[in-house]
Amino acid sequence: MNDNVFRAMADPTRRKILDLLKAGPLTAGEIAQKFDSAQPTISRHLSVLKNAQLVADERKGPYIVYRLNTTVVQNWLAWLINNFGGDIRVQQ
Amino acid sequence: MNDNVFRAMADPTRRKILDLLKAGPLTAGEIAQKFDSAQPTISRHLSVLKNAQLVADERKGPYIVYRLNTTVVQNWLAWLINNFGGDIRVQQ
DNA sequence: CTATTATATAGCTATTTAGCTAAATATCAA
DNA sequence: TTGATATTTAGCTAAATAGCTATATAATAG
Repeated sequence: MNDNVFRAMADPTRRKILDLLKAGPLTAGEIAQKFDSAQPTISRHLSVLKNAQLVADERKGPYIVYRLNTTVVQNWLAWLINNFGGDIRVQQ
Repeated sequence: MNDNVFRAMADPTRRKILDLLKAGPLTAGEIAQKFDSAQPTISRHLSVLKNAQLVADERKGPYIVYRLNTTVVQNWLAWLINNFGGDIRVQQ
């Protein structure tokens, strides 16, 4: 549910991963290179993001390409704005 | 920092507390009554929210009244929209 | 099939966190 | 001051989480 999104978002490394993916899809290896953590650590962060459906993955030969699931991100933001946004209104 | 807000928001009980406070300030006891958890458990949730500055507290005699800190909530939302909102734009 | 590369999973440890009960603190009435 | 009420803090346990290394799986080249 939404809860997975909140928990996924609670970690700064995962938010950084999402930030990287804003510029376009990246392979798991490319993502891991941007961090100091070990590759399996980043792999697990990716699986948390995937579980929250904030990212989608697709195998491309030996690589697994991750992309931002903008729909889920935007739905989450819309939910937040509706629930905590007060008088914030979004331009269509 | 922002990180405290994300972590505070990651718990469903705390989001529910914020939701209750949208309707107006409540005492710690009034908040605790709305939940099945023990009162000290809710007290600690309140302290997490306070630490993230999502709520403010003020003693009123024997009571401690909590209110939503709408400024911090809105700033957090604005940050989220700027960082993950894609084309979402907020009306001023 | 074998070796290599890319990635995930298993299994462990240390840290964090949520929950509880019991005890401490603060306010106030008498 | 004493007692009652409101709330927090301390101290504990159980569960979740992030990190690591080692191992397994998947794809592909030779």
